[in-house]
Amino acid sequence: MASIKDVAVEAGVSVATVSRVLNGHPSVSPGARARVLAAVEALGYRPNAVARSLRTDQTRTLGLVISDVMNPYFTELARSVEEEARALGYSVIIGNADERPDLQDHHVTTLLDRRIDGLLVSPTDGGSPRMLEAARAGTPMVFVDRWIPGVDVPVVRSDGRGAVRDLVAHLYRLGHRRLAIIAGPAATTTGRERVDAFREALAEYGLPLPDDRIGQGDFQAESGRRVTEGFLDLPEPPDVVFAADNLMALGALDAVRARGLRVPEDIALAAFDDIRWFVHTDPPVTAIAQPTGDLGRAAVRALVDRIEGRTGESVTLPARLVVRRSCGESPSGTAHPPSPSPVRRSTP
Amino acid sequence: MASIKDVAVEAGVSVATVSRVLNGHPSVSPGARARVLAAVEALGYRPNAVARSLRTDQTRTLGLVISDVMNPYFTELARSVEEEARALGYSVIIGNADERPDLQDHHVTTLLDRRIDGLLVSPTDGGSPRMLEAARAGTPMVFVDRWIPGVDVPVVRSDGRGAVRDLVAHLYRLGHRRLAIIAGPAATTTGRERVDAFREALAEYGLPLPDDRIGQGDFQAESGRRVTEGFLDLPEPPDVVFAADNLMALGALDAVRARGLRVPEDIALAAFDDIRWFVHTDPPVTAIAQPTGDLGRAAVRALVDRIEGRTGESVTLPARLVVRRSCGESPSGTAHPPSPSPVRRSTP
DNA sequence: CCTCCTCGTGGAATCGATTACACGGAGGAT
DNA sequence: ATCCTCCGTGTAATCGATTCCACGAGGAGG
Repeated sequence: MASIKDVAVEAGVSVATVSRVLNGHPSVSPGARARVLAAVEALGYRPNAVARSLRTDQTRTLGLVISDVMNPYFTELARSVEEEARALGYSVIIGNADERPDLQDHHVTTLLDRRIDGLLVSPTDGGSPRMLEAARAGTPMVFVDRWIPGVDVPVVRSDGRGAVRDLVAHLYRLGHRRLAIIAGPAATTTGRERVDAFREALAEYGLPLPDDRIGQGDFQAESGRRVTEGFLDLPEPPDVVFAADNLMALGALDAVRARGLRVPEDIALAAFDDIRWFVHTDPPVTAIAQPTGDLGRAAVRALVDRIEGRTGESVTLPARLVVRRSCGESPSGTAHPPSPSPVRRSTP
Repeated sequence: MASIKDVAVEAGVSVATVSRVLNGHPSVSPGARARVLAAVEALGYRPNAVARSLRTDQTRTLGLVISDVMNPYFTELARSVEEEARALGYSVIIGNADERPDLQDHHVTTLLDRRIDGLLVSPTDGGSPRMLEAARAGTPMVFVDRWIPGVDVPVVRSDGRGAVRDLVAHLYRLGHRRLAIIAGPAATTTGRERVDAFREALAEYGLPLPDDRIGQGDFQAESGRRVTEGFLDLPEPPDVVFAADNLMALGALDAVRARGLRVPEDIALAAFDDIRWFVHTDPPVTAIAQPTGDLGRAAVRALVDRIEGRTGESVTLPARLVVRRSCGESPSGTAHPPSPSPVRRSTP
């Protein structure tokens, strides 16, 4: 592959001049510029990004470590991240942690070894050593969706409190009183937060949330199935199961179906994270939708701000309730979220 | 960040010795080795992959250019590719082309600029200039799923002919006679092949496939909706719609539902590419399943073979029919594919 | 006419690794 | 005792870019 030296020879100038032309420096004569451009064209020359990175100490590359590529929520996030990064002149390297801390560490290490300019992370568990180290060492970093408390890194996430409250109101109005939740891993912030928000909302309606109606999942479909089976085995099974992510909701659907029960007649179902497929499931699933695309874009902007010396602040965007059929038909027949007041947070 | 020079100073040896220890060269005394390792530990040193790549002219990185990340088929492929690559000591950089030739070219260029060791491509259209150029220039390359005829590059794909024949047999047995297909872009091999296979299978049963029952889609949901609406507007709408990928099937489902029609009672539906969500849609969708994981792994092995100087052959794996409810209930009540003979290709 | 800038250009150092080559010392063979 | 090997180690070239510095030419100003 042709190098800058070949171009210099072909154009009859020095490598310095070639480099200046390529980087748009002002002090190059029109004649030299033309000859260099012609040589570049003739040789099909493309600058070696590896060499350039070594010299300039920047790769114009962002690392994105997500918890699970097979989760539509994260692929949508990844897509918007790549889009915004591209618009800003950066590439993105995605690392899939598969909800495994060791894999997350592997990817963080690899990414750091490649000297990416900044890191976007949705941490799988409380804190993998390499990541904390990188954060402390001052690697530009931003957390998306999930974060690690006590680490001084901007967080771009969405706040589901309002939407969860709307959901509980919706369920209450439909007559459901025994509510259960499939929680995410306690080590993740989203795992804890969603349970907390749910519990608080229940408290507002004077509804209890006993321990046997809090199932421990791991954000994967299989755990949703297992937990739901536990719920169904209870002496008094719940009226509703709320899954803290879309994959566990899928598992729950499986478990319910395996018993020959129907949603929502026998048991209702709701999920955190809205995805296209929920429109097409049987029945369509009521879910809490995050503004995923906005989240990804905001995260990239915050990270690039940090990289380029600007501040790069945390961002919190509201989630909203999307009512479908999986919790039962709205008595009024309308499908609007039943927020008592027109709170901006939950309904536009 | 600490460099090899710092480690050398700390350990009281030369950089050459440090490098030798790090690369497991035999001629290093145990004492020196111990001191180097201690220094590495003390400084938290990690080799700079950029510098190493510049010198050795290899990045131990594979590029993967896929047509659409939001398509579960491709995310599963990406996942298995990354897994196998990791096992072989390579990293993967994913480029999402979004079915757009210009984006595909952008990613190929970026990947090549980064001097990836090899390229895995599922081309969006007949041939983007940069890619063809790279193939001609001898960049190790392997096509996955789709390919470009006439380009001398190994292809790892799955053959759906047998499964499509099984599907048509299944439909015939259920009494369907007016079959329609939503095709993929004619510029892609999978787009053409699936139509051809379908037409051939229909011919075996003496069924016609008039032009107005071949709709032109682009592998995206929206096109599936549009084409299906066209079908429903026909004086004699088809009994069955076969979508050449899962996203277009989703669009078809939307269109059918928007008219207040039911699947499979009013019109049956089948899809190429089986994904988890098809189990949960209303109704569950009959689909042709590719061995996606095997495809990804085989592609990586073929590519790494090429990179490391071995041959790296093309691979074709059979797809198989997965019968669900979207084409109607099997008269016999069983859910087995109706292959007349126990062909290995379609039923295990 | 001399001096001083400015402009375009090239030489060479540099980034952080790998590796060919040289060299000194220890040990074995004669 | 001498010579030859081998082993461990260091010096320096190298990969392909960027960029500081110096230099010569030409124009402006005194």
